[in-house]
Amino acid sequence: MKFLKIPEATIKRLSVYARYLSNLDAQDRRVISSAELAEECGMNAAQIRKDLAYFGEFGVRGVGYYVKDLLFDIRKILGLNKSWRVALVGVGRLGEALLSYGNFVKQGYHFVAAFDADPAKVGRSIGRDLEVLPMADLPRIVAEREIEIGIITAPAPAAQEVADRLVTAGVRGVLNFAPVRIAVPEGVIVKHVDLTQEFDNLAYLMMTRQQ
Amino acid sequence: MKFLKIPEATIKRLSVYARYLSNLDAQDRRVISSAELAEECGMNAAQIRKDLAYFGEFGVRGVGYYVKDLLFDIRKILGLNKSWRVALVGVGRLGEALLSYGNFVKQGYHFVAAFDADPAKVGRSIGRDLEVLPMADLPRIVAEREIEIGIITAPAPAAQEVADRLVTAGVRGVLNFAPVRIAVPEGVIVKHVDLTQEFDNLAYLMMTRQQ
DNA sequence: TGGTGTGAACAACTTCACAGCG
DNA sequence: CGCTGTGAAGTTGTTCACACCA
Repeated sequence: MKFLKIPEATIKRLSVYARYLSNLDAQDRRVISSAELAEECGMNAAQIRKDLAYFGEFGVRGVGYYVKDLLFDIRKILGLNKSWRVALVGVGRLGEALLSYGNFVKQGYHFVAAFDADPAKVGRSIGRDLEVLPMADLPRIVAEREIEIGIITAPAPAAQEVADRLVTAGVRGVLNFAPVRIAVPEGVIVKHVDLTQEFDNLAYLMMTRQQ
Repeated sequence: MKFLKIPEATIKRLSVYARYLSNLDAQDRRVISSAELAEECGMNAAQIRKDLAYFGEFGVRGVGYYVKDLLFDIRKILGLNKSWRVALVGVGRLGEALLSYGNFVKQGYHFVAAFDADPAKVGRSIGRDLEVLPMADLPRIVAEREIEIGIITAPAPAAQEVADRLVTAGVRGVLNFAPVRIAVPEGVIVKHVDLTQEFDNLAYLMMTRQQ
């Protein structure tokens, strides 16, 4: 394989392959062909092979891919072979839902702190070992607990300020659930998650492709 | 404008434009140019003009777009000028978070029923006017309340069965938050929302573009 | 033999550049 | 004059088709 820029779409798909491989592994499946994996996750076999080829040669000609090995390799590519330390800001319902979503931990994302600006929420405990902390503690805690990723589930008007505080405290990646674009300095990565966009998409398809 | 297939990416962006226009409208902004809107939502001006051109001529040459009118037109294109009737299945934390997320209602998505298989949850009330109903009531309620969209926030192993029941009951669109691919008959639209995918993407970018 | 890895063809989407109009 | 609408150019991503190898 050569050293190429990887399409973002490829990365998204690797994430999908990883989930299906993980299911297959749980069912003790040893080997799978690109055709079968494609079937499984509703994609094109050539696409899977090409996606993987960006990173190396993982398959065996005439055989397919060893499930365990491929899963390991993909997880390594995606950076899931390490544990990521995450803080969440804004313990509303969405915040709580994310904090207690088991799949994140399985993938190596560990929530090690939760903050809220509302004094009424501060001190509440979440799950086994999290307690809602005041915003004032954010800089110290982010440093102490070596937090790398910040999740913003605060209300939209507060999102930019929260982002600023997270970045100042040393966070290098931000996942923003608030419905506003936030600006961050060079070198920090922001991803925007927009739940209403998914609805809008569905509604549009239902309007047009139907009835 | 001609009658062309609309790129899915265009639809996603319209959704974004709608949000920013709505903010601009709230600030009493009357007119905006494609260049300025592009700046606002971090996109290319030509892209915005082209996206809009798929559906008609909404701008005024030498002037720009009237915010209110454009917002109205985009909402109409996306099917947001009607009210969508939605049922949610699986009242876990994520389910509750979605049920109480105010932005959905603003966009015209109305949760008119919530179901759960767990008898302990049945009967609990959610917000002002929702009560968790047993799965057995699903067919009747979906019909009675003319529900068009189903949200699946049930655990992964139950997702396919929930989808089947929703579709049988008459739902034409499904938004699936469970981390499994679900199959539905021709004519029903499914969208898959995958939260760990967003994390994986962020992690990958942090791994590669940094440090 | 059967399934990978990959160049080459194709398709989709984005950006440019500018004519045309208010 | 300024900004839209849009063909044409450019870029990116997907699929095909087959050489090649376990």
